[in-house]
Amino acid sequence: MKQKKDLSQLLREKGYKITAQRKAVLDVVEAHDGEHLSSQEIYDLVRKKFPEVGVATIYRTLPVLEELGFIYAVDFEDGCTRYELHRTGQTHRHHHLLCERCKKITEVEDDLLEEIEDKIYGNYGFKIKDHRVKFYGLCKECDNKDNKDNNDGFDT
Amino acid sequence: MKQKKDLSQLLREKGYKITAQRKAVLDVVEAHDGEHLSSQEIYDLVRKKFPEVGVATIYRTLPVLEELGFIYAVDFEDGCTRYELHRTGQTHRHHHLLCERCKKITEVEDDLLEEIEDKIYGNYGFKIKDHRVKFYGLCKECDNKDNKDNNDGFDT
DNA sequence: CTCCATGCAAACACTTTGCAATCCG
DNA sequence: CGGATTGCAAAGTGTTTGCATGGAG
Repeated sequence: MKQKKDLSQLLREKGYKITAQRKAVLDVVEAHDGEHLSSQEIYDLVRKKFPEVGVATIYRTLPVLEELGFIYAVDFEDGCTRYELHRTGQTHRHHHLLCERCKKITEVEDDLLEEIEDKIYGNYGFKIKDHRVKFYGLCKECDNKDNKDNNDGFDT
Repeated sequence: MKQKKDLSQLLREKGYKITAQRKAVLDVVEAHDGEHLSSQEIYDLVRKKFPEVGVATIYRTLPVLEELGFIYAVDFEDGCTRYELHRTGQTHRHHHLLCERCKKITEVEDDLLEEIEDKIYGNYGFKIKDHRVKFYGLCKECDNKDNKDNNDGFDT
């Protein structure tokens, strides 16, 4: 609701026109905070309210919303670009934990990277502006399940 | 040279057959240690020595080599899968620094993540097995250039 | 009234698949 | 030999582009 006011304003500032389609796309992503919708999923959701919309509009709108800072493109290497809401106050991308067993994706709000980024600046002179961090492994539930299974089968 | 002996052995262990094509693909990636070749680039390079090879073979071989631990698939979101050599002794993926200006990609050998991974295990119970970490920003050269430019234009 | 934005369909780029021929074991 | 592997071409998938129409400013 507050973000939508911003949308018109930011579009205007960048010389973009304010259209119902652009609002609709942002609405959808905002309504699914915490999820990582693919472009196709966003397309399907937008079409529920806006049946005449075309795919091309979705594919043209998402990069605009990203440029304006409303959303982040994320990539879980499943063959399509996904998007998540850039929450207000969020200064950079958060990390993701991907469970290899149940495929659940968890967000890590803590940054925890400052020390590393300092070291990298020291060692490489590389000035870091943002990062993309994914951790692969087992979530608590799947890990517990694994351990139980192992104990059941342990010998003498 | 030493890895190529391993290839035959590992293929055999997994029940795969030893073929000239599989050796050729690994040869190419090994000959380009430090680079991040796309499947198409690998295809072109393999064809230099092996003109009759088909693309499909490349696309079928690369996942096999990854499964056997010879290479890693990496993703720089440029629309194609790239591969880098999994060096002997390397226990997990190293990080990449991507310069937004000159597009150079630098490898960070230091891990630097143990502390974070411990914290994540503590806070989320998530048992991390591997990670994919990319840092975006400016490399030393581009950063220096930027600063120089700024100073030239600074007012009184 | 002027362009930017949209919808549609065709075009794209990368990757996968089906199938007969081929080669490893 | 028998089945895995290959090469070829066709098919897929997600995304982009060209173009005429429509709508914002």
